[in-house]
Amino acid sequence: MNMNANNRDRLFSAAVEVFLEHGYDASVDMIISRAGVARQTFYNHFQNKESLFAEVMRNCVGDILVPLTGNSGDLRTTLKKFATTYRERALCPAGVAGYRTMVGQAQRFPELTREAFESGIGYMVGILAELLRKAMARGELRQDDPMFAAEMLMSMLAGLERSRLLMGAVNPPCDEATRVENIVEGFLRMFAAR
Amino acid sequence: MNMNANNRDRLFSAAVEVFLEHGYDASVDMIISRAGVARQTFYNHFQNKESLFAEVMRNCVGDILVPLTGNSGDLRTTLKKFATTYRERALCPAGVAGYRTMVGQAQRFPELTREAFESGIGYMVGILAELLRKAMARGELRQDDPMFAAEMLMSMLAGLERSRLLMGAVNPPCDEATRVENIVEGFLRMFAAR
DNA sequence: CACTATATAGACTGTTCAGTCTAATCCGGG
DNA sequence: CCCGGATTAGACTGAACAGTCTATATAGTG
Repeated sequence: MNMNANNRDRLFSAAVEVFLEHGYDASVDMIISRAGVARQTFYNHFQNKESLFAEVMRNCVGDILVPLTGNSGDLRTTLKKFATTYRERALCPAGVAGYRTMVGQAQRFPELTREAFESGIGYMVGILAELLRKAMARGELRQDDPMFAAEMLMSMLAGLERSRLLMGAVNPPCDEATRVENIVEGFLRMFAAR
Repeated sequence: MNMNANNRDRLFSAAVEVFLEHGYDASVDMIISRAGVARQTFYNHFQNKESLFAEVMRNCVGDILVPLTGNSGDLRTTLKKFATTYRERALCPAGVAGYRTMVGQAQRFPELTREAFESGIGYMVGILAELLRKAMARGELRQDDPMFAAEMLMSMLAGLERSRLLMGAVNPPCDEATRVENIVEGFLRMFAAR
Protein backbone atom coordinates (compact mmCIF):
# COMPACT_ATOMS: atom_id res chain seq x y z
CA MET A 1 0.00 0.00 0.00
CA ASN A 2 2.34 2.65 -1.23
CA MET A 3 0.33 5.45 -2.72
CA ASN A 4 2.88 8.22 -2.50
CA ALA A 5 1.44 11.70 -3.14
CA ASN A 6 -2.07 10.46 -2.67
CA ASN A 7 -1.35 10.14 1.01
CA ARG A 8 -0.85 13.85 1.24
CA ASP A 9 -4.37 14.44 -0.05
CA ARG A 10 -5.79 11.85 2.29
CA LEU A 11 -4.05 13.50 5.21
CA PHE A 12 -5.21 16.93 4.14
CA SER A 13 -8.82 15.84 3.76
CA ALA A 14 -8.74 14.09 7.10
CA ALA A 15 -7.23 17.20 8.68
CA VAL A 16 -10.00 19.37 7.26
CA GLU A 17 -12.57 17.07 8.78
CA VAL A 18 -11.12 16.80 12.24
CA PHE A 19 -9.99 20.42 12.51
CA LEU A 20 -13.46 21.62 11.54
CA GLU A 21 -14.99 19.19 13.99
CA HIS A 22 -12.73 19.65 16.99
CA GLY A 23 -10.76 22.80 16.34
CA TYR A 24 -7.03 22.89 16.91
CA ASP A 25 -7.50 20.45 19.81
CA ALA A 26 -7.80 17.71 17.22
CA SER A 27 -4.76 15.51 17.71
CA VAL A 28 -2.32 14.27 15.13
CA ASP A 29 -3.43 10.75 16.04
CA MET A 30 -6.98 11.57 15.04
CA ILE A 31 -5.81 12.89 11.71
CA ILE A 32 -3.62 9.94 10.81
CA SER A 33 -6.12 7.34 11.94
CA ARG A 34 -8.85 9.01 9.90
CA ALA A 35 -6.50 9.13 6.94
CA GLY A 36 -5.55 5.49 7.51
CA VAL A 37 -1.90 6.34 7.43
CA ALA A 38 1.11 5.87 9.69
CA ARG A 39 2.41 8.52 12.00
CA GLN A 40 5.68 8.99 10.18
CA THR A 41 3.87 9.50 6.90
CA PHE A 42 2.28 12.58 8.41
CA TYR A 43 5.68 14.07 9.12
CA ASN A 44 6.90 13.08 5.67
CA HIS A 45 4.33 15.38 4.11
CA PHE A 46 3.90 18.17 6.63
CA GLN A 47 6.33 19.99 8.82
CA ASN A 48 4.16 19.81 11.90
CA LYS A 49 0.60 20.10 13.13
CA GLU A 50 0.65 23.89 13.15
CA SER A 51 1.65 24.30 9.52
CA LEU A 52 -0.97 21.81 8.37
CA PHE A 53 -3.54 23.71 10.40
CA ALA A 54 -2.57 26.95 8.70
CA GLU A 55 -2.87 25.30 5.31
CA VAL A 56 -6.30 23.92 6.14
CA MET A 57 -7.53 27.28 7.37
CA ARG A 58 -6.30 29.10 4.28
CA ASN A 59 -8.08 26.52 2.20
CA CYS A 60 -11.33 27.12 4.11
CA VAL A 61 -11.10 30.82 3.45
CA GLY A 62 -10.94 30.14 -0.26
CA ASP A 63 -14.06 28.03 0.02
CA ILE A 64 -16.28 30.90 1.09
CA LEU A 65 -15.07 33.48 -1.41
CA VAL A 66 -17.91 34.44 -3.73
CA PRO A 67 -17.04 35.96 -7.09
CA LEU A 68 -18.80 39.23 -7.73
CA THR A 69 -17.14 40.06 -11.03
CA GLY A 70 -18.90 39.60 -14.33
CA ASN A 71 -22.10 41.17 -13.02
CA SER A 72 -23.95 41.93 -16.21
CA GLY A 73 -27.49 42.18 -14.84
CA ASP A 74 -29.00 45.01 -12.85
CA LEU A 75 -28.08 45.71 -9.24
CA ARG A 76 -31.03 43.86 -7.73
CA THR A 77 -30.23 40.69 -9.66
CA THR A 78 -26.52 40.90 -8.93
CA LEU A 79 -27.10 41.33 -5.23
CA LYS A 80 -29.53 38.45 -5.02
CA LYS A 81 -27.18 36.14 -6.82
CA PHE A 82 -24.34 37.18 -4.57
CA ALA A 83 -26.49 36.86 -1.48
CA THR A 84 -27.65 33.38 -2.36
CA THR A 85 -24.16 32.07 -2.97
CA TYR A 86 -22.63 33.78 0.03
CA ARG A 87 -25.25 32.38 2.37
CA GLU A 88 -24.82 28.91 0.90
CA ARG A 89 -21.12 29.02 1.65
CA ALA A 90 -21.14 30.89 4.93
CA LEU A 91 -24.04 29.09 6.60
CA CYS A 92 -23.39 25.52 5.49
CA PRO A 93 -21.96 23.18 8.14
CA ALA A 94 -18.44 23.46 6.77
CA GLY A 95 -18.64 27.24 6.56
CA VAL A 96 -19.81 27.56 10.12
CA ALA A 97 -17.30 25.03 11.42
CA GLY A 98 -14.47 26.79 9.62
CA TYR A 99 -15.47 30.11 11.09
CA ARG A 100 -15.69 28.56 14.55
CA THR A 101 -12.31 26.87 14.32
CA MET A 102 -10.71 30.04 13.07
CA VAL A 103 -12.22 32.25 15.74
CA GLY A 104 -11.36 29.73 18.44
CA GLN A 105 -7.68 30.01 17.58
CA ALA A 106 -7.55 33.75 17.08
CA GLN A 107 -5.47 34.16 20.24
CA ARG A 108 -3.02 31.40 19.45
CA PHE A 109 -2.50 32.36 15.80
CA PRO A 110 -3.28 36.07 15.57
CA GLU A 111 -1.53 36.59 12.26
CA LEU A 112 -3.13 33.65 10.52
CA THR A 113 -6.58 34.65 11.71
CA ARG A 114 -6.24 38.30 10.80
CA GLU A 115 -4.98 37.41 7.34
CA ALA A 116 -7.82 34.95 6.93
CA PHE A 117 -10.31 37.68 7.71
CA GLU A 118 -8.71 40.19 5.37
CA SER A 119 -8.50 37.78 2.46
CA GLY A 120 -11.93 36.27 3.12
CA ILE A 121 -14.80 38.26 4.54
CA GLY A 122 -12.86 41.50 4.48
CA TYR A 123 -11.98 41.10 0.85
CA MET A 124 -15.57 40.44 -0.11
CA VAL A 125 -16.80 43.48 1.76
CA GLY A 126 -14.37 45.56 -0.23
CA ILE A 127 -15.55 44.17 -3.55
CA LEU A 128 -19.15 44.65 -2.56
CA ALA A 129 -18.50 48.22 -1.43
CA GLU A 130 -16.98 49.04 -4.80
CA LEU A 131 -20.03 47.66 -6.57
CA LEU A 132 -22.30 49.73 -4.36
CA ARG A 133 -20.17 52.84 -4.85
CA LYS A 134 -20.74 52.62 -8.58
CA ALA A 135 -24.46 52.10 -8.08
CA MET A 136 -24.51 55.19 -5.89
CA ALA A 137 -22.68 57.15 -8.55
CA ARG A 138 -25.26 56.04 -11.10
CA GLY A 139 -28.01 57.25 -8.76
CA GLU A 140 -29.43 53.78 -8.23
CA LEU A 141 -28.73 54.05 -4.50
CA ARG A 142 -28.69 57.03 -2.19
CA GLN A 143 -25.41 58.78 -1.65
CA ASP A 144 -23.90 57.16 1.41
CA ASP A 145 -20.72 55.51 2.61
CA PRO A 146 -20.47 52.43 0.35
CA MET A 147 -18.37 50.62 2.94
CA PHE A 148 -21.09 51.13 5.51
CA ALA A 149 -23.72 49.84 3.10
CA ALA A 150 -21.61 46.78 2.27
CA GLU A 151 -21.10 46.00 5.93
CA MET A 152 -24.81 46.22 6.57
CA LEU A 153 -25.63 43.82 3.76
CA MET A 154 -22.97 41.33 4.78
CA SER A 155 -24.13 41.53 8.39
CA MET A 156 -27.72 40.84 7.44
CA LEU A 157 -26.76 37.94 5.22
CA ALA A 158 -24.80 36.11 7.91
CA GLY A 159 -25.20 37.79 11.25
CA LEU A 160 -27.53 36.40 13.81
CA GLU A 161 -28.12 33.21 11.89
CA ARG A 162 -24.42 32.42 11.90
CA SER A 163 -24.28 33.16 15.61
CA ARG A 164 -27.01 30.62 16.20
CA LEU A 165 -25.21 27.98 14.22
CA LEU A 166 -21.84 28.77 15.80
CA MET A 167 -23.35 28.14 19.20
CA GLY A 168 -25.11 24.97 18.23
CA ALA A 169 -28.62 26.38 18.20
CA VAL A 170 -30.86 25.76 15.22
CA ASN A 171 -32.32 28.35 12.91
CA PRO A 172 -36.07 28.19 12.47
CA PRO A 173 -36.73 26.60 9.10
CA CYS A 174 -37.20 29.07 6.30
CA ASP A 175 -37.27 29.19 2.54
CA GLU A 176 -33.84 30.31 1.45
CA ALA A 177 -35.00 32.10 -1.68
CA THR A 178 -37.59 34.07 0.26
CA ARG A 179 -35.08 34.96 2.93
CA VAL A 180 -32.61 36.27 0.36
CA GLU A 181 -35.42 38.14 -1.32
CA ASN A 182 -36.48 39.79 1.94
CA ILE A 183 -32.97 40.74 2.93
CA VAL A 184 -31.97 42.20 -0.43
CA GLU A 185 -35.27 44.04 -0.92
CA GLY A 186 -34.94 45.42 2.59
CA PHE A 187 -31.38 46.49 1.88
CA LEU A 188 -32.52 48.26 -1.29
CA ARG A 189 -35.20 50.14 0.66
CA MET A 190 -32.63 51.06 3.28
CA PHE A 191 -30.34 52.59 0.70
CA ALA A 192 -32.89 53.64 -1.90
CA ALA A 193 -32.16 56.88 -3.71
CA ARG A 194 -34.09 59.71 -2.09
CA MET B 1 -3.12 35.31 54.67
CA ASN B 2 -6.41 33.64 55.28
CA MET B 3 -9.08 35.54 53.43
CA ASN B 4 -11.74 32.84 53.23
CA ALA B 5 -14.55 33.62 50.80
CA ASN B 6 -12.58 36.44 49.24
CA ASN B 7 -10.37 33.84 47.62
CA ARG B 8 -13.34 32.54 45.69
CA ASP B 9 -13.87 35.96 44.16
CA ARG B 10 -10.19 36.33 43.40
CA LEU B 11 -10.21 32.94 41.68
CA PHE B 12 -13.34 33.76 39.77
CA SER B 13 -12.01 37.09 38.56
CA ALA B 14 -8.74 35.52 37.55
CA ALA B 15 -10.63 32.78 35.72
CA VAL B 16 -12.66 35.34 33.81
CA GLU B 17 -9.47 37.04 32.71
CA VAL B 18 -7.58 33.98 31.58
CA PHE B 19 -10.55 32.18 30.03
CA LEU B 20 -11.41 35.27 28.00
CA GLU B 21 -7.79 35.61 27.00
CA HIS B 22 -6.88 32.01 26.21
CA GLY B 23 -10.16 30.16 25.96
CA TYR B 24 -10.60 26.84 27.68
CA ASP B 25 -6.92 26.09 27.01
CA ALA B 26 -6.10 28.34 29.93
CA SER B 27 -4.61 26.10 32.59
CA VAL B 28 -5.55 25.85 36.23
CA ASP B 29 -2.00 26.96 37.01
CA MET B 30 -2.57 30.19 35.13
CA ILE B 31 -5.72 30.85 37.09
CA ILE B 32 -4.27 30.21 40.52
CA SER B 33 -1.08 32.10 39.86
CA ARG B 34 -3.07 35.09 38.62
CA ALA B 35 -5.27 34.85 41.68
CA GLY B 36 -2.21 34.54 43.91
CA VAL B 37 -3.61 31.46 45.55
CA ALA B 38 -2.52 27.89 46.17
CA ARG B 39 -3.55 24.99 44.04
CA GLN B 40 -5.61 23.28 46.70
CA THR B 41 -7.52 26.47 47.38
CA PHE B 42 -8.84 26.28 43.85
CA TYR B 43 -10.27 22.83 44.51
CA ASN B 44 -11.66 23.98 47.86
CA HIS B 45 -13.90 26.45 46.06
CA PHE B 46 -14.63 24.79 42.73
CA GLN B 47 -15.32 21.24 41.79
CA ASN B 48 -13.03 21.29 38.78
CA LYS B 49 -11.92 23.39 35.85
CA GLU B 50 -14.95 22.58 33.78
CA SER B 51 -17.53 23.72 36.31
CA LEU B 52 -15.68 26.98 36.89
CA PHE B 53 -15.59 27.50 33.15
CA ALA B 54 -19.33 27.00 32.92
CA GLU B 55 -19.85 29.49 35.73
CA VAL B 56 -17.63 32.06 34.05
CA MET B 57 -19.42 31.66 30.72
CA ARG B 58 -22.86 32.03 32.27
CA ASN B 59 -21.62 35.16 33.97
CA CYS B 60 -20.41 36.57 30.64
CA VAL B 61 -23.80 35.99 29.11
CA GLY B 62 -25.39 38.06 31.84
CA ASP B 63 -22.95 40.86 31.09
CA ILE B 64 -24.24 41.47 27.60
CA LEU B 65 -27.95 41.35 28.36
CA VAL B 66 -29.49 44.73 27.64
CA PRO B 67 -32.79 45.59 29.31
CA LEU B 68 -35.45 46.68 26.88
CA THR B 69 -38.28 47.00 29.37
CA GLY B 70 -39.52 50.34 30.60
CA ASN B 71 -39.44 51.85 27.14
CA SER B 72 -41.48 54.98 27.59
CA GLY B 73 -40.22 57.01 24.65
CA ASP B 74 -41.07 56.55 21.00
CA LEU B 75 -39.78 53.65 18.94
CA ARG B 76 -36.89 55.56 17.40
CA THR B 77 -35.58 56.62 20.78
CA THR B 78 -36.03 53.20 22.32
CA LEU B 79 -34.18 51.52 19.51
CA LYS B 80 -31.31 53.96 19.61
CA LYS B 81 -30.89 53.56 23.33
CA PHE B 82 -30.98 49.80 22.98
CA ALA B 83 -28.58 49.86 20.06
CA THR B 84 -26.07 52.01 21.88
CA THR B 85 -26.00 49.82 24.96
CA TYR B 86 -25.97 46.56 23.06
CA ARG B 87 -23.04 47.64 20.94
CA GLU B 88 -21.16 48.84 24.00
CA ARG B 89 -21.51 45.42 25.57
CA ALA B 90 -21.15 43.21 22.52
CA LEU B 91 -18.23 44.98 20.87
CA CYS B 92 -16.12 45.82 23.90
CA PRO B 93 -13.00 43.68 24.39
CA ALA B 94 -14.65 41.54 27.06
CA GLY B 95 -17.77 41.04 24.99
CA VAL B 96 -15.80 39.94 21.96
CA ALA B 97 -13.51 37.70 23.99
CA GLY B 98 -16.46 36.08 25.72
CA TYR B 99 -18.12 35.37 22.41
CA ARG B 100 -14.89 33.95 21.05
CA THR B 101 -14.27 31.70 24.03
CA MET B 102 -17.83 30.46 23.92
CA VAL B 103 -17.81 29.72 20.21
CA GLY B 104 -14.42 28.05 20.47
CA GLN B 105 -15.81 25.52 22.93
CA ALA B 106 -19.13 24.92 21.21
CA GLN B 107 -18.05 21.40 20.25
CA ARG B 108 -16.74 20.44 23.65
CA PHE B 109 -19.68 21.86 25.62
CA PRO B 110 -22.63 21.85 23.26
CA GLU B 111 -25.26 22.18 25.97
CA LEU B 112 -23.58 25.05 27.74
CA THR B 113 -23.06 26.96 24.53
CA ARG B 114 -26.57 26.44 23.24
CA GLU B 115 -28.05 27.54 26.54
CA ALA B 116 -25.79 30.55 26.55
CA PHE B 117 -27.07 31.56 23.15
CA GLU B 118 -30.69 31.05 24.08
CA SER B 119 -30.44 33.01 27.31
CA GLY B 120 -28.22 35.71 25.82
CA ILE B 121 -28.50 36.82 22.24
CA GLY B 122 -31.49 34.62 21.53
CA TYR B 123 -33.38 36.02 24.48
CA MET B 124 -32.72 39.59 23.40
CA VAL B 125 -33.87 38.92 19.86
CA GLY B 126 -37.13 37.64 21.28
CA ILE B 127 -37.68 40.72 23.42
CA LEU B 128 -36.83 42.98 20.51
CA ALA B 129 -39.18 41.09 18.20
CA GLU B 130 -42.02 41.57 20.65
CA LEU B 131 -41.33 45.29 20.77
CA LEU B 132 -41.33 45.46 16.99
CA ARG B 133 -44.49 43.38 16.76
CA LYS B 134 -46.31 45.98 18.82
CA ALA B 135 -44.92 48.79 16.71
CA MET B 136 -46.15 46.98 13.61
CA ALA B 137 -49.57 46.56 15.18
CA ARG B 138 -49.64 50.31 15.89
CA GLY B 139 -48.79 50.96 12.26
CA GLU B 140 -45.43 52.52 13.05
CA LEU B 141 -43.68 49.84 11.04
CA ARG B 142 -44.78 47.89 7.99
CA GLN B 143 -46.50 44.59 8.55
CA ASP B 144 -43.74 42.01 8.43
CA ASP B 145 -42.33 39.13 10.42
CA PRO B 146 -41.18 40.79 13.65
CA MET B 147 -38.65 38.05 14.28
CA PHE B 148 -37.11 38.70 10.89
CA ALA B 149 -36.94 42.41 11.60
CA ALA B 150 -35.36 41.81 15.01
CA GLU B 151 -32.75 39.52 13.49
CA MET B 152 -31.88 42.11 10.88
CA LEU B 153 -31.39 44.82 13.48
CA MET B 154 -29.29 42.61 15.76
CA SER B 155 -27.21 41.53 12.79
CA MET B 156 -26.52 45.07 11.72
CA LEU B 157 -25.63 46.14 15.24
CA ALA B 158 -23.01 43.44 15.73
CA GLY B 159 -22.39 41.53 12.54
CA LEU B 160 -19.39 42.26 10.43
CA GLU B 161 -17.80 44.49 13.05
CA ARG B 162 -17.87 41.66 15.57
CA SER B 163 -16.38 39.31 12.97
CA ARG B 164 -13.51 41.72 12.50
CA LEU B 165 -12.82 41.90 16.20
CA LEU B 166 -13.19 38.15 16.68
CA MET B 167 -10.49 37.60 14.11
CA GLY B 168 -8.15 40.22 15.49
CA ALA B 169 -8.66 42.77 12.73
CA VAL B 170 -9.42 46.36 13.62
CA ASN B 171 -12.54 48.27 12.77
CA PRO B 172 -11.94 51.57 11.01
CA PRO B 173 -12.44 54.30 13.56
CA CYS B 174 -15.92 55.72 13.64
CA ASP B 175 -18.13 57.87 15.81
CA GLU B 176 -20.29 55.49 17.80
CA ALA B 177 -23.28 57.79 18.03
CA THR B 178 -23.27 58.38 14.30
CA ARG B 179 -22.97 54.70 13.59
CA VAL B 180 -25.92 53.87 15.82
CA GLU B 181 -27.86 56.70 14.20
CA ASN B 182 -27.15 55.38 10.72
CA ILE B 183 -28.01 51.82 11.56
CA VAL B 184 -31.26 52.58 13.34
CA GLU B 185 -32.40 55.12 10.75
CA GLY B 186 -31.57 52.62 8.05
CA PHE B 187 -33.52 49.94 9.88
CA LEU B 188 -36.52 52.26 10.18
CA ARG B 189 -36.40 52.95 6.43
CA MET B 190 -36.15 49.23 5.77
CA PHE B 191 -39.26 48.52 7.78
CA ALA B 192 -41.11 51.82 7.32
CA ALA B 193 -44.87 51.57 7.01
CA ARG B 194 -45.82 51.65 3.35
C1' DC C 1 -4.38 27.52 74.87
C1' DA C 2 -6.60 24.31 71.97
C1' DC C 3 -9.65 23.30 68.17
C1' DT C 4 -11.26 23.81 63.61
C1' DA C 5 -11.47 25.45 59.11
C1' DT C 6 -8.89 27.17 55.65
C1' DA C 7 -4.54 28.25 53.28
C1' DT C 8 0.12 27.11 51.54
C1' DA C 9 3.99 24.86 48.97
C1' DG C 10 5.02 21.31 46.61
C1' DA C 11 5.33 16.48 45.52
C1' DC C 12 2.99 12.91 43.02
C1' DT C 13 -0.03 10.19 39.60
C1' DG C 14 -1.93 9.29 35.44
C1' DT C 15 -3.00 10.88 31.09
C1' DT C 16 -2.51 13.07 26.71
C1' DC C 17 0.08 14.65 23.22
C1' DA C 18 3.69 16.37 19.58
C1' DG C 19 7.48 15.03 17.59
C1' DT C 20 11.51 11.67 16.91
C1' DC C 21 13.56 7.26 16.10
C1' DT C 22 13.99 2.37 14.71
C1' DA C 23 13.45 -1.59 12.23
C1' DA C 24 10.86 -3.98 9.11
C1' DT C 25 8.07 -3.90 4.72
C1' DC C 26 6.50 -2.62 0.24
C1' DC C 27 6.98 -1.27 -4.47
C1' DG C 28 8.54 0.61 -8.81
C1' DG C 29 12.56 1.45 -11.93
C1' DG C 30 16.91 0.15 -13.66
C1' DC D 1 17.02 -9.17 -8.88
C1' DC D 2 18.34 -5.40 -6.38
C1' DC D 3 18.14 -0.65 -4.87
C1' DG D 4 16.02 3.50 -3.02
C1' DG D 5 12.33 6.10 -1.61
C1' DA D 6 8.20 5.83 0.74
C1' DT D 7 5.28 3.44 4.30
C1' DT D 8 4.26 0.94 8.41
C1' DA D 9 3.80 -0.27 13.42
C1' DG D 10 5.22 0.89 17.37
C1' DA D 11 8.44 2.35 20.91
C1' DC D 12 10.28 6.38 23.04
C1' DT D 13 11.12 11.25 24.93
C1' DG D 14 9.85 15.30 26.94
C1' DA D 15 6.48 18.37 28.12
C1' DA D 16 2.04 20.00 29.77
C1' DC D 17 -1.63 19.39 32.55
C1' DA D 18 -5.82 18.07 35.76
C1' DG D 19 -6.55 16.46 39.91
C1' DT D 20 -5.03 14.30 44.46
C1' DC D 21 -2.34 14.04 48.58
C1' DT D 22 0.74 15.36 52.41
C1' DA D 23 2.60 18.11 55.71
C1' DT D 24 2.76 22.60 57.51
C1' DA D 25 1.12 27.18 58.75
C1' DT D 26 -2.27 30.65 59.96
C1' DA D 27 -6.24 32.83 61.88
C1' DG D 28 -10.44 33.12 64.22
C1' DT D 29 -13.34 31.05 68.17
C1' DG D 30 -14.46 29.13 72.48
